[in-house]
Amino acid sequence: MTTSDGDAGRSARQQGKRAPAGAAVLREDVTEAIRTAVFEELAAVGYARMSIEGIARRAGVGKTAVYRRWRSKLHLVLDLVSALAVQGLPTPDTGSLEGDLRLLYEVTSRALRHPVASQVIPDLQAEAARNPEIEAALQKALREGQHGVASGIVAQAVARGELRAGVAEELALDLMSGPLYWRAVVVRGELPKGYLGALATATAAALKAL
Amino acid sequence: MTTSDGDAGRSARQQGKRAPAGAAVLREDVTEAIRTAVFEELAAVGYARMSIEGIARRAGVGKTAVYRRWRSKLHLVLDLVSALAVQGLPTPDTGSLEGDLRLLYEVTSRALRHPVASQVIPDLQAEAARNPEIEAALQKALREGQHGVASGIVAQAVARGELRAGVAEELALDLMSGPLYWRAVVVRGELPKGYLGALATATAAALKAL
Amino acid sequence: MTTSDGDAGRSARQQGKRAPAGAAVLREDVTEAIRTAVFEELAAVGYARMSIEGIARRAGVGKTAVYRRWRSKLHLVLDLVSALAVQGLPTPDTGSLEGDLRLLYEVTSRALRHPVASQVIPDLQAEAARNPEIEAALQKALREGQHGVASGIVAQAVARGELRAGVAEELALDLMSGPLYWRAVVVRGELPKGYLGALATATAAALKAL
Amino acid sequence: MTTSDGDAGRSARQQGKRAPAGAAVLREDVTEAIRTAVFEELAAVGYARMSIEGIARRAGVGKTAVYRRWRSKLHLVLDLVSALAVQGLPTPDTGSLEGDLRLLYEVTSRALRHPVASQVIPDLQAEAARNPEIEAALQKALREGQHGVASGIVAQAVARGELRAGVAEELALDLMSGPLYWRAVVVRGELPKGYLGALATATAAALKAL
DNA sequence: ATGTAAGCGAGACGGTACGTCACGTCTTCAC
DNA sequence: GTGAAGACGTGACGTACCGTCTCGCTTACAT
Repeated sequence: MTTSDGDAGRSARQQGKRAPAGAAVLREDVTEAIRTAVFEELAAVGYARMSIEGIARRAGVGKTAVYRRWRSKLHLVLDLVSALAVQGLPTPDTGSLEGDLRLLYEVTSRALRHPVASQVIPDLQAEAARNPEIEAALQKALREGQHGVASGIVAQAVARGELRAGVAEELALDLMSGPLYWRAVVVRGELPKGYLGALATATAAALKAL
Repeated sequence: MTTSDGDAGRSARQQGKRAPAGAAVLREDVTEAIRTAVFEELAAVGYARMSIEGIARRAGVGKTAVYRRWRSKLHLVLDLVSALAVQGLPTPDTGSLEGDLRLLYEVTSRALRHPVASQVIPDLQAEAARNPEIEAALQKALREGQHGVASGIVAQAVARGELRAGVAEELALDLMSGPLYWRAVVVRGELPKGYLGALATATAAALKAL
Repeated sequence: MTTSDGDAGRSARQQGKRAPAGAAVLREDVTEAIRTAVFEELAAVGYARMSIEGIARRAGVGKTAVYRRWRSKLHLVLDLVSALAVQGLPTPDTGSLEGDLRLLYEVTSRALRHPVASQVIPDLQAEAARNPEIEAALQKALREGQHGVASGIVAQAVARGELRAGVAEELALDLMSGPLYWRAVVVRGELPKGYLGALATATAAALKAL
Repeated sequence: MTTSDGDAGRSARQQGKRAPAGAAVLREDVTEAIRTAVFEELAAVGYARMSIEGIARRAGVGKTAVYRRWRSKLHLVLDLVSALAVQGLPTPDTGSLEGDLRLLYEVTSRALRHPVASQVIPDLQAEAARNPEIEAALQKALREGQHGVASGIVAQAVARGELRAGVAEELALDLMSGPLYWRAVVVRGELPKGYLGALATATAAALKAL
């Protein structure tokens, strides 16, 4: 995870070198204070009501310090969120398509349960529709996260012979990701017992029908 | 479609409720001008950047005229959108589960293609997470719209013997609605040729596996 | 005391001016309720913060009922205040200039002590500087009230031989009215014991020096 | 002349109060632009109809810039006016009571002739009756201006033996200030030729009668 | 007695201004 | 020469009243 601007020069300071006159650099402790404040604000008031002023206030930092690092509230959150999204996410490999799906759903449902996620994601999506830069970043995070894993699961199933070689990948990915997302973000209901297992079974069946 | 607040007063009077002599009434032409302006603003700047001032200006109306009808930007948009959502939506009945799904997807994908829909829906969802009133309205619209139709399709399929009687309905609905929503709102890609047909086939298979 | 506008209509009717069938008439009880409410509002919030809406609300009356009688807050207050001003005010006649002045000051200081008076008068004056109609009404009230009495006192003193026949009247009136007004409205201090008597003596001396 | 609020912060820092690193400071050019705009607005529409929005618009400045300096329209005008009031005002010393009064009246009548003065003063007075802060500021301006000078004139006359030593000062000041104020602000008439001279003569006579 | 116009309370209408908040930029000062 | 503090112009917020304008009563004449 990195700040989108200003990276250069950080390592210089980490050498403990009293920052030689003139070579000023974005201070990492400030950056960190802002990041912390952002998560606190997100939790407290949600994305829409969160303000740069509030973040700076909470972080004990000038507004300038925020703007120097991120161009807007959107970029700030986007940066933080996509950093989270990329974390971990190894492709599961349990030996069967249904097992892999089951594992994927377990991980995904835990992530989507996080209150910040289900609040922030819709906002970012709405903004993406009007701002191509956001759109690109979001798609990138999507590709590298959910999408990549799902893709890996399909490839493994093809290798195992569980799925046809020419399977329509786009559709497959939608079948794998859509239902759980719909439930978590749109319907927002509790997951009934046995839900994830049955979902894995049904999705496997759907994929095999392609 | 009705304004969400003004109704109370009006229906009360029609019940012979004594009506406090000379109660002024919201002018329908003004209401209509606002509605039109809202859609124009939504298209022009999107939900987040849309302002009550802007709407009033565009509608050639005082801000008060808007506030008299809706308590906030959110209620305004919610009212308009849910009115749209409830429109029409007869349950398809083609004689087969797959055929019904195919028809459902055709209609739904057309609705989700509408630029206003894919912009506004995520915003409303994000807000719903913080505002139970919005949450309720959104769930109601969902239940009466998408949910109701999907439910009908399942019932018909059960009647026909295509699905087990005890099928887990919640999961079934997620399987039916999730993938297309994911593609339209999250992935936002074009639908490849044959996508809807293949989706219907795969979903039917998934449902039969429940 | 009369409403300043309503009169026109009423007198026209009394001349048998064809009076279209069923001409309704301003209800006196409503007028009275408004007048009462105005004084209550004046006392409660003062002229500047007083609003027509507030008056109507307090009087349990529609705004229309107020506007039908007076064209503005200013006219309303002006009408009420000038009605008060004209009340009574017989020219004192004690047999000496100083005695007359003493009596005048007693009456005047009591009137100016009324909290409504000292609040409203400056507002009306300020407005008068920009609105000739108000200016005229105010001058009329002044002439018929304070001015008239003072003038009478001077005339009596001239008749008695206490003052010269050719005494500069304008200046005389200013000498008679100014000091007490200055104290009551500008300095707003308590009147020390013996103040009014000493004032009468000094003013008499001043007038005799003209 | 100074802004009434901003000072606190500034002087605190000058006392070595630690000054929280990089405190921003109200820009003097903005302050000046506002002051100019206020006088223009006062002249154009008067105190009552003058709005903060209008001032900001005319000054080419944000509303916040105004509110940052003064808490309300009242404080704003009060600050400006009391600054004016304190200007100059040396006690005249012509060698005789009548001569001093004559000079005082010449200066005062010129000041009261200023259209802003005769419009604003009554408004401030009306407001003072409801707002002790305004009352205090106004009394202070009065004491330091008109009152102080008049007091000086009395003292000189006593020193010269023209007036008794124990003269009732409050009454004396009212006799000196009241008539001219009454004429300028209440009667608002032109000053007839010879008015100021006759007024000085008469007032001197009144004072000597105390 | 009836018809009818005006008065009535209510309150919607297009506005203006309120005082506050946050925006994103710019300036000042301290380290 | 970075970084905090915060002033700047901008623009929207939601509220209060403005003065005008329908609404359906209700009232009290003129016929």
